Amino acid sequence: MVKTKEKIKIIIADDHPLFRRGLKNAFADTPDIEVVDEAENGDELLKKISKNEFNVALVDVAMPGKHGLDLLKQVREEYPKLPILILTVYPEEHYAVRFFKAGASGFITKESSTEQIYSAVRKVANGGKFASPFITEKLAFDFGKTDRPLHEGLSDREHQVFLMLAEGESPTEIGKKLSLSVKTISTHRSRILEKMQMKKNSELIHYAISHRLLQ
Amino acid sequence: MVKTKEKIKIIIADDHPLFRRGLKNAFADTPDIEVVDEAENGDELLKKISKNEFNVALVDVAMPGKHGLDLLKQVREEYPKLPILILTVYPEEHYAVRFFKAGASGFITKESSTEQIYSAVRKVANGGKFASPFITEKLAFDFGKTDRPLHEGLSDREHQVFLMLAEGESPTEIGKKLSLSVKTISTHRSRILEKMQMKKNSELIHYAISHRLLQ
DNA sequence: TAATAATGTAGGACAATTTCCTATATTATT
DNA sequence: AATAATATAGGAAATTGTCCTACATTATTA
Repeated sequence: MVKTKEKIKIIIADDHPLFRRGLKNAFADTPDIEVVDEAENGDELLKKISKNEFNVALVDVAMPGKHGLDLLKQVREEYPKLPILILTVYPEEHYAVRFFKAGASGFITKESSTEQIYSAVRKVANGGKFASPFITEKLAFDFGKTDRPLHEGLSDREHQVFLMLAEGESPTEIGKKLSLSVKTISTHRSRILEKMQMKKNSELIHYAISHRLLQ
Repeated sequence: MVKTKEKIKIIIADDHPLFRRGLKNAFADTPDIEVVDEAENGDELLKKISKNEFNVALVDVAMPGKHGLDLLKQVREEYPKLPILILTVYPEEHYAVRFFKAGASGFITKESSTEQIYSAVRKVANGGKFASPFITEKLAFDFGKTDRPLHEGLSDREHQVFLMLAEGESPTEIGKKLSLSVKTISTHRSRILEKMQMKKNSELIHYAISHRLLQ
């Protein structure tokens, strides 16, 4: 008996034409995966997705217009069964967790090899999840905590200190402004970093900027 | 008399394999341009470039850090005649001028259409310069300008350090990334603060955010 | 072109900052 | 009532960063 394999049909959403081209070209080598459509922004993706003829959506999150997570959530809501594989240029581990919690099926950086991308697509097409070992571990660790943004898990004081740190204020300055000992600020800082799974202030700044928490 | 056209031979340097692939594929359509080699980082580019068989280098500059301007300058120094076309994902306004001054032949964003990229390559291969109309105007305008934004008064190195400080990197981290002594970074920092008439890193961060210099 | 200014780089000595570990009181939560 | 989380610091120690100085190399300007 001959087994006929169904091709995995995917749609690519990325605002860089050349990157789309690269992806498309890369999938030209795979007999089991076919790029059947592309979108260059979130709205286009939503429109095209309604045709409902894809098995996987490969979505870059750094597209202009609709911001990553929002787009993901919307797709999720309207087409709960379509597996979404997130593509990103950022190696930011903590974002990955949030994308998974928002319903992504996989998360992969643009630096990945074509082989890795193929296998990610195959995995999510079959209803599986795909993530780097690092992320997987993080997810397991994280399970059952919150599904709210990381910074919402901070206490009020921590949140306040977090914002000040993200604005580049030094612990000393913060202590002065809040009339607290530097030691106290330092303690808050370490708890903030722990809760947010970060190690350095620069990560806090990054997080705050990308979440529009400043200004 | 039959005129035989020489192909324009280019090398592509970009750390995203898929993007390279897209570019390569895009140039497969052009009869007059040929991608003869690729590099996935600055060092590799420098090594390959020594073979001296390219007419144009198409180089991605993943903004701050050791690549970018440093790489450009080094290539410039070692191979003054090789035209370099800079590729970037970042909004050009803030950086293009700087890259031109450092000797780039052209500057183009990754969002550009393949047609635009073709014509940019052709132009720089012929010894010309390529920039968006916007940048061209800015360059002309910039000549002898008086009230430029504060950060444009910084030297290249200072600008680089400024961005890193604004991202919350500590002098130590920066020193490590740039292979410079902390003392050097500290000196740059004090000159930056002086030029920008500021006193604290938090002001740098503020400035950078409000001028969209980050992300 | 000679003179001057700006830039890129650091060393040494010292000052300041920050962390780490520990601890206690006060809330919350279960 | 018991437990966990939060808010607060002290002391000791490590780390960082600054300041002043200096020097070689470029740019710029007179």
